Amino acid sequence: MVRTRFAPSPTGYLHVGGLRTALYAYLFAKQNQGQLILRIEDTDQERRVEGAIEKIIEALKWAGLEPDEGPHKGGDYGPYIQSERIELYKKYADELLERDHAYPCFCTKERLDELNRIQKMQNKPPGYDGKCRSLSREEAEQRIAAGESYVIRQKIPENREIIVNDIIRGQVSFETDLLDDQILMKSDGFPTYHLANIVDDHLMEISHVIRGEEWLPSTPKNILLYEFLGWEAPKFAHLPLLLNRDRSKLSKRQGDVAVSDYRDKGYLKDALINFLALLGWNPGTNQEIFSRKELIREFSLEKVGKSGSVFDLEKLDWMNGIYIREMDLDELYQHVEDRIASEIDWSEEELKQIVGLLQESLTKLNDINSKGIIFFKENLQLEKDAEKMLQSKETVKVLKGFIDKLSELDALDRNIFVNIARQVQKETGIKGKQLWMSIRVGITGQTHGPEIHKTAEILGKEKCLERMQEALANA
RNA sequence: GGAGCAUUCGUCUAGUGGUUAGGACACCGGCCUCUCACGCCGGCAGCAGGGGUUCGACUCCCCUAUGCUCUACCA
Repeated sequence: MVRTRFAPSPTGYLHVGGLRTALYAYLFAKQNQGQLILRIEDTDQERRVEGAIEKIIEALKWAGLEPDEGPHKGGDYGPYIQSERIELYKKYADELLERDHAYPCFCTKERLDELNRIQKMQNKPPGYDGKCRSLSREEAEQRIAAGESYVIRQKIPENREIIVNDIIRGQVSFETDLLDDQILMKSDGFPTYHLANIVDDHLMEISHVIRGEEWLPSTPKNILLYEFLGWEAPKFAHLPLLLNRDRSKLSKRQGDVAVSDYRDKGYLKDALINFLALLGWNPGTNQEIFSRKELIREFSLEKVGKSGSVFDLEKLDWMNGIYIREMDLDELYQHVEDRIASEIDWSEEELKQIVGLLQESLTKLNDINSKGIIFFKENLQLEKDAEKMLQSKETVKVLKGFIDKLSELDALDRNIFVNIARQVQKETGIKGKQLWMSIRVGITGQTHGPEIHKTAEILGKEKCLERMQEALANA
């Protein structure tokens, strides 16, 4: 049974890099009829942020990556929040202590800082010097009984080579002599990531650990822990990182990183997912657009690349536009409805027509307002080029003719509109661009926009007349 | 400082000894067209450098360079 997990720490919002990790874990699990588990790694009480868990769950839900088990929906392997599993970690820390694969360490923060400072100064590799490693059990117990503050450290064996068999990277080997005696239990009684992660992955029967590349260097310590506890280690897959434009690790400083930022800006979840899926993975074909189903079917960890990928907004924009254009009108309208800020009261029917007209030009859902300004603003600002056009007497002639004809009619639709234009053409002899542009500018104040006969139809007779008259007044 | 990982067009990538190095975004040009957008067609642009191995290297090996990650009582 394939069981993957997404294990964020609740320090704020869900990061797009985290979403990609969750996506890969999800795709891999679903493809193998397995489960995705959400586990909250909140063993650092100081970094805990109120409401972060809810935000993460909500973001995953929005993206359609619903975990099969997690703090919000339970499961047979709970609890799914590490701070609720403290006794478990304690139990296994004691076991490690018992087997002499861990030891209590009484070194103070001050001593450690000083040690580190000296090591840095001498240009030596920083790390714990093993002072408490050889303490006798008796002495340790005495000091503990005396109430001295201590941590529990992993006793890394000397002179061993640990081989990490990574699905994406192949065999990676590490010398244990270069590994630090990692802290397993902190003095506050909470475990560190190193212990909690191993205990939980084992107890939750995780088969594949899919996580970011930053964890690769700590994997040998993980493997040792599995060995010392007598457990079988899961399979590992370390994903390449997501990068800023300058190729540094994707960060807040250089743009949006929260999933909710992208949602708020009007990116569609399917587009974001599609884009993220392709950032680091590629099935080897030329296909760019993938449905969720196809993603589940085609995804494979073996085809995930090894090098970091720049998060390229331009391509996301393009892809989002594709998804917007592929949507049917009712669905698009639902997505866009709440984002419309109109000064003019349109009926739902009319708004739908407007959205339909604008659909092909949208990149993000939010673009609806800038693209639809001619429908939503009461007083239109004249564009520079438009102003220039209004100076010409041909434009004035066209508008006057058009107004005359239009005011005699009861209503306007696109066919009538075209007919009027043709009549004006006959009477004035003005045609082509000169004719149509004059009308466009008269109605919208802009030299570009959606097809003018459709625009005019939605705007209706009165608005068109009003605007043309106003334009003439400004001419 | 050390360890690990990485390195194909500006960006995302295909490519596993013999290819005119393929696709996509962006960019440029054309078509469509009242304009914009969409769409279609075309173009520009890349194997980090140096040594090997080989009849032949983007592909295999070594070195260098560069970038990134880790090196916390953070995950």
